[in-house]
Amino acid sequence: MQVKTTNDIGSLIRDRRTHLRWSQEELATRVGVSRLWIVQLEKGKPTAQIGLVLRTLKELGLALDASAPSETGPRSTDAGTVDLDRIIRSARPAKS
Amino acid sequence: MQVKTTNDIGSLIRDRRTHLRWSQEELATRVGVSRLWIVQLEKGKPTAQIGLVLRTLKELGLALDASAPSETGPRSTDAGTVDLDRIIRSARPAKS
DNA sequence: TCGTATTGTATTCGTTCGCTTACATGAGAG
DNA sequence: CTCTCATGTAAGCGAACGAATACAATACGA
Repeated sequence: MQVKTTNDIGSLIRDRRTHLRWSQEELATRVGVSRLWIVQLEKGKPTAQIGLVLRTLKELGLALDASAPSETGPRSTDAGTVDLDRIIRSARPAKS
Repeated sequence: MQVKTTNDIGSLIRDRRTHLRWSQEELATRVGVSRLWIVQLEKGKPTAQIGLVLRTLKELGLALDASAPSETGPRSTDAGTVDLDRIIRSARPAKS
C-alpha cells in the first residue's frame, strides 16, 4: 500500500489493528503509548512523532519500504544512466 | 530500501538530497521547515513530526510503501468482504 | 433489562518540539 | 591566504506534544 499522507498511515494502522483484533488499549500498551495517542494517530494526526509511529508499525508487523522513482528509471540497466545530476551541475546558474 | 528506524529515514533523506545535489537550506525551503530541522532529521531524530517527514520525502521524490507480511488470508473469493472479524468475534472464547 | 468492553471526546499539565539567531568548522574558488 | 558556501552546534522562546484522568456513546452478552 502506498503511504502518502498521515491519513494513509492512520487507516493503515487501524485496519491492521482491527484485522489482528486488538483493542486500542492493547496496541497502546504494546507500543508503550497512551490509548489516546492511538486514537489520534488513527485519525491521521500529522504531528505524531516518527519514532513512535515506527514502533507502532513494527508492533503491528507492518514493514515500510522507500523507493526513489527516477532511480530505477526507464532503463533497467545502469548502462544508459543519464546522471541528471551532472547535467544540472554543469548547467547550474549563478546563485542569486 | 527497508525503513525500520529513524536512522534509516535520516540516511535515506540525506543520500537522496546529496544525490540531487541540494543543500540543506534548499531542501528546508522547499519543504517549508528550518535548516536546523533538516540537520536533525538527517541525524535520525526520532521525535520529528511525521507530517513534516512525509512532506520531505515527497519533496525528494521518495515513495513509501507499507506491507503486511501475513496479509495472505485464507481466501479472498468473497465479493462482498466477509468481515472475518465479526465471525470470529461471535465465536470468541471467554476472555482470560 | 443491566453490566461490561471498546471507542471518542474534553481538560489539565509537564515536557519538548521546531523556529530564530548566532557562531564555529570544513571545503573549494579566487 | 582570503572569501564564500555548506554544514554542525548552541541558547532562548512560543506553541504543541503526549500522558493522565474523567465522562459519554455504542455494541454485545448474560
